[in-house]
Amino acid sequence: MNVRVRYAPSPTGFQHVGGLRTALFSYLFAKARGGKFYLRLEDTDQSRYNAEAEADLYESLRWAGITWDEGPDVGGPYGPYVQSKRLELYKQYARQLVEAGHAYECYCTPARLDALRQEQEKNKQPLGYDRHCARLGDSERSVLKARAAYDDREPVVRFHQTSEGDTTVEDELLGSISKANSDLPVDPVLLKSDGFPTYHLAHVVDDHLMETSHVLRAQEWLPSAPLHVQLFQAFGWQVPRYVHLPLILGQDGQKLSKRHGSTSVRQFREDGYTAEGLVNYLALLGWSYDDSREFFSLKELEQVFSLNKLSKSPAVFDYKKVEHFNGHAIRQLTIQELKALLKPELTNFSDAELDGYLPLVQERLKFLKDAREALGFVHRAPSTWVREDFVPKKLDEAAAIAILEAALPLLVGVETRDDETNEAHFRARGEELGYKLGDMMQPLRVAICGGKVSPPMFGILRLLGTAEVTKRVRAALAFLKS
RNA sequence: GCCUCCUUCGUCUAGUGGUUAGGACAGUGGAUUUUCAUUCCACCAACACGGGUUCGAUCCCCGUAGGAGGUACCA
Repeated sequence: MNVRVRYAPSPTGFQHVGGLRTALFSYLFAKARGGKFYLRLEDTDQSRYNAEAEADLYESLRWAGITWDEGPDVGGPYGPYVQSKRLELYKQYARQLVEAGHAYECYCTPARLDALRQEQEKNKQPLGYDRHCARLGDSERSVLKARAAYDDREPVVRFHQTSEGDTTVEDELLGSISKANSDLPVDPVLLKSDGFPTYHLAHVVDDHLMETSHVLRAQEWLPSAPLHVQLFQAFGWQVPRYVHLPLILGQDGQKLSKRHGSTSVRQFREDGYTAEGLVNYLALLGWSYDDSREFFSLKELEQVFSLNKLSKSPAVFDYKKVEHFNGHAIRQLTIQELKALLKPELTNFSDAELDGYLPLVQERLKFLKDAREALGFVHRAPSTWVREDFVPKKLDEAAAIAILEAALPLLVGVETRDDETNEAHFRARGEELGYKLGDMMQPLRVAICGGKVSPPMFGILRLLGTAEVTKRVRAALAFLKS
């Protein structure tokens, strides 16, 4: 089978992590099966269209490492890949359906539809179209058509849907799902009065014309899947294989939304997540490999991804766990890769400085953006201190002063020795004075970095150099003695 | 309301007609360590409930409950 899979978002807002997961699974499935992955823009709702969203879509997917063989920006043999540029096509196919008796024009005004709905609500009847325009005789129809034309209103095209029988959707994940046709929405609109198709028509026409083999989409589409099957059948087309993916929820069990935290890919990126970390986490939300392996690169996922390891149940998005995967991903980076990612963040660092300092902080970073703060001391000597910070446990301020004074001679030429040698010197001097290495280092750390937490001190001493560290220790001594 | 889907530790999940029900995150306690972090070790913690089928059910069937999604000229 020729595998062709697509990701078809609506450009209504910034790319959502849920969408990214759908795109990721679609992409991985295509890759694992040696097929094609393509992008299609479903911009059929003019009122919700957002121009920024399109650029954000490409940016977010590229950032994640997902590439597409065909799409709005790169073209391809089945284009155009933007639905607003395919309007004639949808009209033509809608007409075809009307001529075959599978669809009809509806002239009902929004006002009539509103009144109908209110009436149904009042009487606690099931909501839905009353098929008014399906029952029109020829003369009635031409009158209504003429009136609509006079009002400058375009009719909509509705699917002529049967209420008898059942429709079965074969889902690769969920199995056979049957639904009574009487439970389907009554004669849904296929072509809107603005000339745009609804999702239903656009999905069926495009996935047929673009020869989509598998449709991976969120489970919120499951209820309308039988309708889509009916549409394919009305056209006499082959139904693609469906895979309805489980939803991603927030901590409270509701569909993941902004109030749960970051939801846009862009936000995760700005918050200092790596693409590798986010992708690794997302891959494991609703999919698993086996009972133990959990770390995967995109390339590895492309090899091992398969539909039969998908989960059927919805998954709660765990921000703590993404953090964990992100930390791991950062630690997996080479220094050169980390440098490339952090350069925009650490603009005041030279290449040589980055090469020196990054190994010191790499395993301490939970987020990329943490680097700026973690290395703040490099170009900024502490200007204020907290006295108590200098004092190691069980010692007093006098001891802290004594330690700093004892450290001064040891700092001379620090950069000419390796870290082990410097450590041995401090350890030995500490023993003479009756202090543990930890006691020796704390006042120094505070003097040089400004606080009780810092990257490893011997690396810092070596990189900062004798002159700078001596200056900082002297300043700290002056502060303590003042 | 109606329709559809789902149900293993708090969370993500593995798994089997007979297992001490496995891993990961989080949490707790330790070890290592110049702080922090990393790393390592240990602990805590689950088969929603009720009926069947069966020698035996977490696993198969049926109900119940709970959760979610859908019910638009939005996707």
